[in-house]
Amino acid sequence: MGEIRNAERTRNTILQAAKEEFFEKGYTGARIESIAKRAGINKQLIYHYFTSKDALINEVIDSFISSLPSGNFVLPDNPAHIADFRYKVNLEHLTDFLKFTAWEAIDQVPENSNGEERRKAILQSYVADMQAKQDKGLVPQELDPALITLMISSLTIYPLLYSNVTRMITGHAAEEPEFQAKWGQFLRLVSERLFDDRPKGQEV
Amino acid sequence: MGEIRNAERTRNTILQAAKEEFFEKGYTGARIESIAKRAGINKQLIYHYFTSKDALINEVIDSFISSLPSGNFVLPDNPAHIADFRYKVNLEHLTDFLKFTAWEAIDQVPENSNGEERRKAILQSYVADMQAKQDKGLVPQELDPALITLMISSLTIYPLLYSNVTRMITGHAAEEPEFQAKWGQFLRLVSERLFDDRPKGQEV
DNA sequence: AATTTAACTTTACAAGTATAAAGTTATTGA
DNA sequence: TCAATAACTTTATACTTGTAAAGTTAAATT
Repeated sequence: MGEIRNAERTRNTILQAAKEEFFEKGYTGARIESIAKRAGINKQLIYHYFTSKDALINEVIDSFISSLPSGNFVLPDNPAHIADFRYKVNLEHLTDFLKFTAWEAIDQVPENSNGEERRKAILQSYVADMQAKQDKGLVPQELDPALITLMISSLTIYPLLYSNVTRMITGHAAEEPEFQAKWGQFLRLVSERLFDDRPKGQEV
Repeated sequence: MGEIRNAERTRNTILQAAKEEFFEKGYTGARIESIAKRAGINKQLIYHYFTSKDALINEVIDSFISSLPSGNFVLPDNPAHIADFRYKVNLEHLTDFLKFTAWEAIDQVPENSNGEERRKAILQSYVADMQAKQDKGLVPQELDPALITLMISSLTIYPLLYSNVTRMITGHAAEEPEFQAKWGQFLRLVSERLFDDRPKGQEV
């Protein structure tokens, strides 16, 4: 890096590199050496600023969580637009983080209760939002707001994360804009059908 | 293990132990030593039967794929029952394998074109099935059969795999029978709403 | 300018890790 | 029964990995 020493800058460089490495390879797969290379610094410097791999990932998660713009989590008024909205947020702001949550689900990632709490709060706010919309009559009574929220999470995360499955089914990888447009539209369609609660007409 | 030498038995024991290890820890995370311990045999014996870690996982996948009972993949006639059906198959027969696919999505798993082909064939048969149902008028025209299939995959896999997310949203882990019953019911409800194509009545 | 402190590097190591090579014991076929 | 082969074990190795300890250079303070 630069010749001039600067503790703060170096620390941040390491943190950034570590974020990339951890989000890409998970905790176990991440390599201190590799983080050092990304950051363009010496491996041992990481131990100077952060005491261990464990402590490092915790700082990474903390810093990532608090860097999230809270605006991402204000949902549209129309419940039929929520899925599409969340899908786009995932695409534009959370792809890396979602990949990390994939690691978390299967790898032994040291738990960060801070991050866990924050994520839970966000998800719970989605449930509360859906509940409110249901109370306003915008969402059918028979559908549990929590389950709707879980459904939306599934639909806006799975295809994105399991791009190979998406390709096997649709012929397009999740990264292709063509797929993304179609999926966004599909989410809107499905949501409209799901939340539309007008009484049915007669059978034909 | 037993005192009597038996190549076939030993080979199978290793294969079984390897399957458990790989499905649990992914390719990178799996340890030859650990597989040997599970199998109750010597580490080097694995190299006697399989030449490398890479070759071993390939045999594991091949053998798993060809062990799948094809009956699991015959879908119910009523399209509104497919999601629930697939969810139950996932729960009862595929949890371990799905966990492995989670590894595959993020870890560097050596590709097994055999398995990939087989999985693609199954998923494509789901798409074709949905298409056929659409042609019969059982599924709305405006919904792309491939995207419906991807939706069903998402809904029947994600909550199961991301049990912590499921808990954060619903208060119940995906393993709890209470959640499983609710989710199955929810899938049926949602499917019915989605596929019901009777014309709408008047707004109230 | 001299001394202390903080930033950064080099060297070192102990614990894994996949795998090779050689050794040993049981089974089998002539 | 005895030689050949296959099943299995021991020993060894080259490489990674997280981390400790000590060394060096720049910045801050007095």
